Amino acid sequence: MSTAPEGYDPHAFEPFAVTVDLAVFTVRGGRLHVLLVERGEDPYKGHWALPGGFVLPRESAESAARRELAEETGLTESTVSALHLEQLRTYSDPDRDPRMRVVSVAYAALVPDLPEPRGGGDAANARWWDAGALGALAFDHDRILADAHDRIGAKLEYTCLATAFCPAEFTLGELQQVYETVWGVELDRPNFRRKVLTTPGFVQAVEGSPRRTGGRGKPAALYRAGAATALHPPLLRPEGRST
Amino acid sequence: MSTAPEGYDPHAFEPFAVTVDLAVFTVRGGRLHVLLVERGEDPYKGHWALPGGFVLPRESAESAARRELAEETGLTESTVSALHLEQLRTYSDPDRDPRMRVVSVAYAALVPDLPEPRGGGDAANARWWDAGALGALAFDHDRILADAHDRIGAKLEYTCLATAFCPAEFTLGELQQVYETVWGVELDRPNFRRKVLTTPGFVQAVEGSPRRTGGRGKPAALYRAGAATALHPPLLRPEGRST
DNA sequence: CGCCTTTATAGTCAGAGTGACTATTAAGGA
DNA sequence: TCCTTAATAGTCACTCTGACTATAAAGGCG
Repeated sequence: MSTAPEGYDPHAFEPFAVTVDLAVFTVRGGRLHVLLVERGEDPYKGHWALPGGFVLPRESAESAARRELAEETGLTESTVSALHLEQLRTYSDPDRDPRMRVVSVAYAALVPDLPEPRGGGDAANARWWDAGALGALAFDHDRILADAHDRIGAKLEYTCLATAFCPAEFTLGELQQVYETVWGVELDRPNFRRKVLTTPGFVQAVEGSPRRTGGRGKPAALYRAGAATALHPPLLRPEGRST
Repeated sequence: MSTAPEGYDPHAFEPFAVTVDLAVFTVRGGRLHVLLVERGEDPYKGHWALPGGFVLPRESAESAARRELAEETGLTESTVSALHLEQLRTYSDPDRDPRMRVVSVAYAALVPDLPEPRGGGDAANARWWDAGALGALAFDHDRILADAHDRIGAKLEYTCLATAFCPAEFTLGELQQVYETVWGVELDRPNFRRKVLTTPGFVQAVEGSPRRTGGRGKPAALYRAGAATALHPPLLRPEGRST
């Protein structure tokens, strides 16, 4: 933090625009999905892109991210303000946007399976895409999305974040599927149970021990997210490295 | 990424300034030290602050961080370009700088024990401070510094980053002191050795098995940083949580 | 020159945690 | 009613770790 160029006159130097980009993930049908919007204007008209937008003069980047998320998903403000939003990193290559100098703060959001977005805001169209079968995205959004996937995969190892993908009440099988989907591996079911249940505060049984019936096999017990946020020791994914 | 306000005219809206702030850490004398500069102008004139500065119109934030680091430390460009620089996160509170809207991308750098900085650039003064005994810093730099300390402490657990604090050749005792200093705990020496030596690629013995003599006890074998970057399984700090 | 202190290095042992299993229970569907 | 599916219970060996003890090799100091 040193002296501003040109003695503080905010209009005397080439301005930067600051945006947020959101990698919104959900798990549906055993596949990782990501929310994308179709661009209605050049550049990259017709391409799909991460939702996002400009940070307004009087808001923080995180506020901007929550505002954009509410606009794109149609979720209520109160729902969005409770969601887990994680700042990923900031992308600042001078040529990442052909129009002007744009620095973008990327966030990752984890949401339970949601209805189709109504495509509000200025996006021409918005929908969930299978994160494993995507074409090229606009701008550097491929890179941002890959970084986001890496980050949440790593965070599942040492935090209780996986419950953010689940509805308020969930079975251990559903929680396990979150791990398997994000990591792209299969886990041993009894071992996964043992780990989750012996980690204090990871999950808590729903009072009255209700069970989810209607599925195919034996009804599963229901759990809620616990109070813990960190996993000690971590739940390491098999075979060393990331996807 | 949506339409720019006011139809792309870069001067038609309130501009953002984009800066970088650097938390440069080193270990000297068993204490964690951080590089600070004294501000020569208001606001916060006379206060100490993290080194940093404006991102220039044609450079990325990381380039700006390396440029500022070279200016503040007097290190050569080639040394700085080889250093480990890690993007921490971006601070975007609208009121974090009273002069104007400034969004700052924070980086953490880990360097071996260096000579006193020459205080180049526009900083009035620059020196190393014991990170455990600091007064209030300028702007939100207390917060950035605390976040940086947390991050590197966590990264020591699951990466081989600790070697970045060491000179090219180091003893296992010196490496252990890095962990103890950053985490603020004491580690069992034989257990630490075992962990480091059985992790493939963490360190490699210097050829010829030289030993560092001149110290007080038995001369220690010298090692270099190995090729590995990740630690599997991690080297978890004792007693769960962070400093 | 012999001790004492200091630091490096070697090794031991018990317990926690995990991976790879097998077995049993309880639902739905043909 | 049997078959399939999924949940749950439990076992066993192996790895890794924390807490130790023991030995080796330097410097300092009487």
